[in-house]
Amino acid sequence: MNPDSPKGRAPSIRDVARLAEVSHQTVSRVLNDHPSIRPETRDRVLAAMETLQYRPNRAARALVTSRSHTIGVLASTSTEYGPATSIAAIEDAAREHGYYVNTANIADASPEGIADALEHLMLQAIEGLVVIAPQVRVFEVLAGAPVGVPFVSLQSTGRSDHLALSVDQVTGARRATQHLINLGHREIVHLAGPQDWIEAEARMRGFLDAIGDAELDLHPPILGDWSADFGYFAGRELLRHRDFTAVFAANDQMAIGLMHAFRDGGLDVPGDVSVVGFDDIPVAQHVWPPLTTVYQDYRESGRRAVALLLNQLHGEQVLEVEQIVPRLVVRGSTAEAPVRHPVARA
Amino acid sequence: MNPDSPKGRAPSIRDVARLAEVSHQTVSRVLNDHPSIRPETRDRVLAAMETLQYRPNRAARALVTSRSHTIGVLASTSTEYGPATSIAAIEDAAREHGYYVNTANIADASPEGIADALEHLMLQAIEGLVVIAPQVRVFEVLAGAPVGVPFVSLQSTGRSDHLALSVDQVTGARRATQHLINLGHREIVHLAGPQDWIEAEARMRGFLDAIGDAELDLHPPILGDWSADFGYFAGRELLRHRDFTAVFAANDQMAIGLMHAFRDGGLDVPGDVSVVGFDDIPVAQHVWPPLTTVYQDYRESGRRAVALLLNQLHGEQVLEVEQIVPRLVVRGSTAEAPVRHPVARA
DNA sequence: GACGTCGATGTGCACGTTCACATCGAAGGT
DNA sequence: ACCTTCGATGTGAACGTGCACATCGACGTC
Repeated sequence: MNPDSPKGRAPSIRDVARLAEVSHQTVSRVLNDHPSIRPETRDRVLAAMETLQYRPNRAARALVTSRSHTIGVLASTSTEYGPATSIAAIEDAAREHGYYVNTANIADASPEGIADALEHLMLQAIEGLVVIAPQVRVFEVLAGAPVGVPFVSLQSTGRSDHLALSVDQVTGARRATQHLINLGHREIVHLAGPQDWIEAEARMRGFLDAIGDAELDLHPPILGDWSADFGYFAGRELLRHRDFTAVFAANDQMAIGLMHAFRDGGLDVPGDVSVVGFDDIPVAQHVWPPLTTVYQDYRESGRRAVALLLNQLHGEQVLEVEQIVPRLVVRGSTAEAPVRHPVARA
Repeated sequence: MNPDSPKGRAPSIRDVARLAEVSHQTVSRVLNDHPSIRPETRDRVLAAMETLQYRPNRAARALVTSRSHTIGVLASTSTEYGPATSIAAIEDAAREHGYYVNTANIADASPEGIADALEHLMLQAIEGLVVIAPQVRVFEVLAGAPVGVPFVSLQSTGRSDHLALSVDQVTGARRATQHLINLGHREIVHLAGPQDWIEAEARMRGFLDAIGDAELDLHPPILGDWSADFGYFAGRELLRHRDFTAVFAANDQMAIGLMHAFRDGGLDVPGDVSVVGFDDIPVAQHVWPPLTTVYQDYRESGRRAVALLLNQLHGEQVLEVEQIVPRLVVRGSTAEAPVRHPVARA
């Protein structure tokens, strides 16, 4: 339909050049903000682009510069509140810097599933990688099959082959536990996340540290799967013994399921049992009782991950990241330990 | 390090060809599963690829075929449970078909924000688009600046310029409302979503339909923003009049906030007021009381959207999609209407 | 006024892949 | 035994862009 682009194909810089009566190279310079272009020429070129509805061909550009302007995100449970929020923030930040984001979800936790997702990203020729799927195994796979691009982990892994944000989960968990101890609780159970998750392991560590510092007896932690359903299930199990006065759950969903089970079992939260969660998901303050939890800024994590990665990509000095320490948010699900052990009431 | 790839660049098909002692074209044929290749030759080529750690260059391929193998996702609140789940499903399904997914989040609801996100995707040369940000305005922008690629909406829009999944939100909302009516409720309030959202509007319609059918008085709906915080706020407002016995909230988060406010105000759910939500988010069954809601399969929606889009891309006959009708899930937050009006109790 | 400098622009090639067409030998029909 | 057909492979060009280098005129310097 447009006489200036004879073929059916999209207009190229050469078509623009012809219309603006310059060389294709001049058009290229306009595109790349080259300094020595006469304003008049630039305007003519821009006008021609407008007329032809020209759009640069990203593939051609990527081919010649061998830069894809794409960063990969390797996620495992992008459905959960935390990861979803971080991913959204990563996308926003990346777009702001002219980058594209390609996400691959790890289907199952198997090495094959991880390798598949990674392979998908590598075929895409990503320039950098953000790992937001913090199973330990993911880093083993990454170490085994080096990706060849800089990558950043959203969790501190203790490894040195990549950068990691320092969201200090350990301290967060420690504070949550400490809060319970300060309230007089002595029998505290930890409902942990899957221990092959970096985050779950860190939260467990914080819990153990606090228990150790206070020289309390250690109840064997329960290993969960992050889901509210599991929290409910774990709560039913715990009800059979009732040898505790507080539970620290590794995330809010499990905490909510837990409270559900306790209510069903006739235990009052926080009267008989205190419960602390982790994450501060948006509904946490609206459930009953409002959940005491640890707030973590997932958006900020996502933003920082991108900043860190782009810094590294552009060869700039990698800024030292200050630790993000999650904040304890005290609400209604925690109270002073009951004077008598709840088992006495049962 | 590798003597076969003299330069520092990644190996190309020509490098592979040299090593396998064939022409570059033969290598290309192996890559594209061309039928007439002698098995022996194919093996030699594959071995060479393995040795060189060859990876096809996507940019070069995209350049010559003018096919990016990328589909775009235009999302607005990718953080919410529903969209996040659908996006994850879209990515999985796309990957399964060898496609890449590029997501752009709409920063704000302004036409500029929408256009920005869209422009970002267009620069990426996407082959198709899934719209999961169902504000009415998005479709206006899309109609104004035609994208030039087929696109699919996750919500029925009633427009004919694109395909849309038929998740029958209207029927879902109608059933939720009908459920309340069946329980004897006559004074039902709708806590709606933002009316520039397709989904919110459909749920509102379902609500109005049911109220109209039963010839009940219409309480003016409250327009919310999907958040639990708003639900709480709306609940506080509603408490000032108490001229209702049931609320149908347009999503679960608002329903949960609402129940929080009612509890604070001394109203019992479901004794004094029944509450119904929409979406069946994972915690819905674990809050107190367990939330009666409408289940919607977001993963399935995502999968179908991809199937629909790819069908269209490959020029195949576009299959008629059967309607997905969301399912009412009755739990503890609804009960028979109180014999006396709650206002009398206050 | 000859010469170097520099701003503004043009020319040709390279990037890695696929496509259209060419080549070559073996199998098969008459 | 000759021609056709087809399987297996090779050759050269093209895709749209950016880079290195060339060109050309204007300006200032000695």
